[in-house]
Amino acid sequence: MASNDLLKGMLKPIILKLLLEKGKMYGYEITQLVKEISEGEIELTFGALYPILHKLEQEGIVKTESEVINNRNRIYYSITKTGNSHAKEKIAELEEMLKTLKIFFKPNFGLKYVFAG
Amino acid sequence: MASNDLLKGMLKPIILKLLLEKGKMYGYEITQLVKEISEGEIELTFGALYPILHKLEQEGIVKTESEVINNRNRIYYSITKTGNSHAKEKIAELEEMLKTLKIFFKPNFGLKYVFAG
DNA sequence: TTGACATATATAAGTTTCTTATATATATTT
DNA sequence: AAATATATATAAGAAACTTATATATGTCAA
Repeated sequence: MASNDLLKGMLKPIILKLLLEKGKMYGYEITQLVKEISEGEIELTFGALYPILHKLEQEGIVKTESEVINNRNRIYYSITKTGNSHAKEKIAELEEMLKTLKIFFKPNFGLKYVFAG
Repeated sequence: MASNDLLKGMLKPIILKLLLEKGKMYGYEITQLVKEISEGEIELTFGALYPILHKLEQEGIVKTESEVINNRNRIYYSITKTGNSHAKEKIAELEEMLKTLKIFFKPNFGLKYVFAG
């Protein structure tokens, strides 16, 4: 697995994207899905995940529902009505940034005019 | 301009990419080229740039040549012979990560099998 | 001639964000 | 009985930035 150095700041929008698509998810489920989608490339650790979820909840962007499944507690997270636009904005920003980053790996950096020297 | 939160860890490989392509560059030039390539989206500040360059030099990945142009000092940075493979590796890692990140924004996250519920 | 802006490098304090370690607890498999 | 999977959580520490500050020259406009 690659080191997660390249993901700083991207975990939050990724989590928001997953929640928006799936409707509701619990923490453990999020870590597993991230691993599956990324084919093992990205390991979202609990130490990174839970602080992000808690902060999103504090900010009113996500809300929680508790449920007991198989005698274990599960906390489902979902995007709130008021958090919806914020989430979409963060996701759009990440998508935009990915596009921008891609330019750096195009021949001649996608520049129209390149000096000979 | 987007906040640079989404760039943490990516600045180093981006700088290495520019140095590899251009052969040699000086600090100010790097900040300007990054701004140009990204169409103003990414502002590489000096506070971020110079510590990265100095560290790369310490590690022997880049070397410097000083030159006085228009009565101002310029410090050119270039990839060393021994730093070449390291630089290429870091760049490849970033390219790989960009591919992985892209999957999160595909319909159904690029997964082959998706549950109905 | 003075103020603003561009060119050029550099460091330090502070913040954010993640990693790593640790804690707790149940269920399932070997 | 031990290992692994499921499930949430916090705290200490490190890494990588941001923001502020310092220094100095060149150019252009008012």
